[in-house]
Amino acid sequence: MKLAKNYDPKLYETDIYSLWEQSGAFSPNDKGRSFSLVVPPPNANGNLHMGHALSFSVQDIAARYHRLKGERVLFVPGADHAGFETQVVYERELEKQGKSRFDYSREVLYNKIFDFVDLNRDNFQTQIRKLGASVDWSRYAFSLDPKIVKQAYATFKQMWKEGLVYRGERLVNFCTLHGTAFADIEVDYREEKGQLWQIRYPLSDGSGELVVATTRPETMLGDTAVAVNPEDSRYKMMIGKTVKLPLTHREIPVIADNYVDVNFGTGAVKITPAHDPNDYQIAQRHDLPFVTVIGFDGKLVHSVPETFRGLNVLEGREAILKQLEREGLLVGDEEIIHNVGHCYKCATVIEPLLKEQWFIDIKPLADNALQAIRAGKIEFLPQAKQIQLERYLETIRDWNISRQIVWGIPIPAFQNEEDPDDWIYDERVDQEVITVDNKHYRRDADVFDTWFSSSTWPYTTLDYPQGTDFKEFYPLSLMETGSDLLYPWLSRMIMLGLYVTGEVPFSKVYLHGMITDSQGRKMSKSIGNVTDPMETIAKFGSDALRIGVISGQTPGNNQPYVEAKVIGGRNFINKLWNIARFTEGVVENFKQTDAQPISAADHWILVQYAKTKSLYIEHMDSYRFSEAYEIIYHFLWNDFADWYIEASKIEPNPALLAELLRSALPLVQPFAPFVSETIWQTLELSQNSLLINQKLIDLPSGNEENAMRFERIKSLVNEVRSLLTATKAVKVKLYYHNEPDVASFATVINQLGGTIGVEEGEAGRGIALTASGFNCWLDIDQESIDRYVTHLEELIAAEQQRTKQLQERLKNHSYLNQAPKELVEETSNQLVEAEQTLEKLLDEKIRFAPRR
RNA sequence: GGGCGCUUAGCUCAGUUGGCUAGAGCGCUUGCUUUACACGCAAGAAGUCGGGGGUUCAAGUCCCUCAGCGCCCACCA
Repeated sequence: MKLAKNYDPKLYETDIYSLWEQSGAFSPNDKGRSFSLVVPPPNANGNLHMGHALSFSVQDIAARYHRLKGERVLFVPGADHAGFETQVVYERELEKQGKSRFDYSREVLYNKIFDFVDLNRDNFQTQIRKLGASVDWSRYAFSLDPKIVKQAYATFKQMWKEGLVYRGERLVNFCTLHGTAFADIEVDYREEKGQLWQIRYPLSDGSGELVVATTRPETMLGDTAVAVNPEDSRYKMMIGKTVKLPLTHREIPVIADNYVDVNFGTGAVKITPAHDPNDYQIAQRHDLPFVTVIGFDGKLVHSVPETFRGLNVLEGREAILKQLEREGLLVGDEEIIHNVGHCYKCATVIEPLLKEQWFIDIKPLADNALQAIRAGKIEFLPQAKQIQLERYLETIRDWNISRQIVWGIPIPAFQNEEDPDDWIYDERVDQEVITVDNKHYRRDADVFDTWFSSSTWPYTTLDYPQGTDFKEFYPLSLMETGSDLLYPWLSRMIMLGLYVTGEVPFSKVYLHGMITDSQGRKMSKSIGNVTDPMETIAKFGSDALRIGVISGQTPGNNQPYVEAKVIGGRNFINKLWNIARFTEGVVENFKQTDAQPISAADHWILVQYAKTKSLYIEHMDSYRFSEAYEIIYHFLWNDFADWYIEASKIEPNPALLAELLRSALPLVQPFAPFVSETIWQTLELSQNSLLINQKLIDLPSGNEENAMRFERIKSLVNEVRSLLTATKAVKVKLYYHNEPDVASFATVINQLGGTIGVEEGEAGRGIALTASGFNCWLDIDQESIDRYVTHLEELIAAEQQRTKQLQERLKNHSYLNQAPKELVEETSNQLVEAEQTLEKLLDEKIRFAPRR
């Protein structure tokens, strides 16, 4: 035997992967339709998690399936520098050494992070290999590779030239700890308890006062107005007057704006345009000045009254409240639940701060994307995500692409040292100052938002615009990624792809849900509920992990990681291995490929194979991978192993057995690539080809009539087994009368049914078979017959109910008139069968009743 | 406040266009050293498909409604 007693994944997986890789099987072949997908590049800074295992599994199944169909498959791997994410990870490393990012110059820090990421490269790629991902390593892309950066620049330049990118002073979401701004989408809002303070703002003319309500008293130093609702009778007469802003010498106007909710707080809102997004908008409507009071370090700035200078936000708040109280201006406070934005990494409260940044004018891009999506140019799995994306694109706001970190792609923009409004595009980002037309320009210190460069991924990885890959494989056939990336990444790939290439970047999107722990909680290091896919592989093998995450999986839905599913996969792999071992023991020559069906079982299994194959293709083509897996699983385990192999022990047809194994392996291969290739190689099922290159195999078709004969024998065997178990009878003979098929399959029936003989006889003692439609009976002893009578009652009850149901359906005139003819016909056939069975059962009961 | 999901056996989930006597894996019960496999074989038990209403000859599947759970967006200072 070439196949070992047990399949131990560890012994084969690495070698099999090398075999694939070195053979060039991962690169597109030269014929066929093209099928392309690009891996959503994982962060280069860490390890793969369960979500990656799922994502790679889905992608790899698709890739392998399309190779199976004879298509030329392009499957591009890559990694993302993940700017902010990685810098945060690295800063933690520095912290361990007692250092911080401030200890290094920008260049030195960049290089240190680069080395840090580079060190992880092998680790990261090894993990992808362990997952069995059949990616083309020769096309591996890293988001800081020159070709990617070049295209990111080209995209930025084009937008600049066409006025889609602008520099503006806006409120940005700023983390004062990390010292960088974020996009709106990156802010983590949480519901929190807070306090709403009421503060008196006296009218300048001494005619009274306004009481404003605020959760952020410290920002009052930057107030430039107080707003009330124009319809609010309490304040109507104050509109247009001014108030004395406490703690300062400024006077600010009372303005009217519909934004103010009469019923919230006091109905009067202090307006701080430089520190609140809503106030910012009001300020624009009313042309109010902007007064900054909080700096990028999170401290009150120099221009505030001396007592408050340099205090951080919370200290400032305390100090201001105390001062107000002293002056009798603090009316009171109440508790309030409100949403507060936090840095998604360090939980620091995000400060809205005014900052000059690069923005993308998103409206035109979003409109294009919407048009394409509504025109159905991209198919979404699950479909509901399309609507979600449309909603998002309808309300999307301009995109801030500047980040104040070092780990990223420097923004290729320079500012005139003499004229702050004079910005030029230039790619000489390795220089701090450049001279153009005798003017000195200083490089923008910021880098791109990582999502900006990664949103060019579908076309940059394919070497847009001149590359052959781009010409032959763009748009991508499939983009598979997590549902959580729908807004931050997918939407932007679509917008940028359309903008730059004029085409949608991919024609199909498959969005997987999150893998949670067994209780449905997000896997997280702090909870300690993380399962490392590499550990699962070590324990159960890569194929088992793949089956475990893929079975029962549907797009869009979260799914818990359940080890039992992995175990189920492992068991199936073991089954497959043993099918192969049995076959190996029977087949002398795997090179012979002209198998023909002889027995009824042969015909039956060929019919089953044909059904399996067509259903499999149907599910695979629709990305219902879990269902396709179930199809092949049951074919191999139930049809092939449980029935065909057992039957073939009696009527062997080694040539066909070999062919069946050879034809089934390509179908399993997407789900269990390692074990199926191991079998293929070990048994040398094909002289000089790898299973990974094998196309779908057609087998001779089975004869329906013969297949049907076996199907009936199968149900006879089932009935015999069932009766033997119910009656607990042992050493039983089966008799038949005038049943040629039973006569010719006597050995099969005897062996599979567990009787001790199948013989011709006259009906007499024993119990008649009722369900399978043969004139047969089991010769059992009196004690067993008594047990059978009880069993009979149950069978009769069930059959009566069934008969009644069918009769009622056929009595219904509307059903007869309106349901499809075939269906009605089927129902009447079912009724005839049910009635026959019932009749036999009742006869049996009459025969045995006197004994009760 | 708005949007999108989910609720089907003990557990985790499938169920495509309405045709289902509602499936799978794991678990459970009973019996098996049947030599490819105990990571197995055989036979079983287990669900009023969240509640209510409707459309239809027919509803797990479509519509309405209620309840519970989850996610996302927007945010009242």
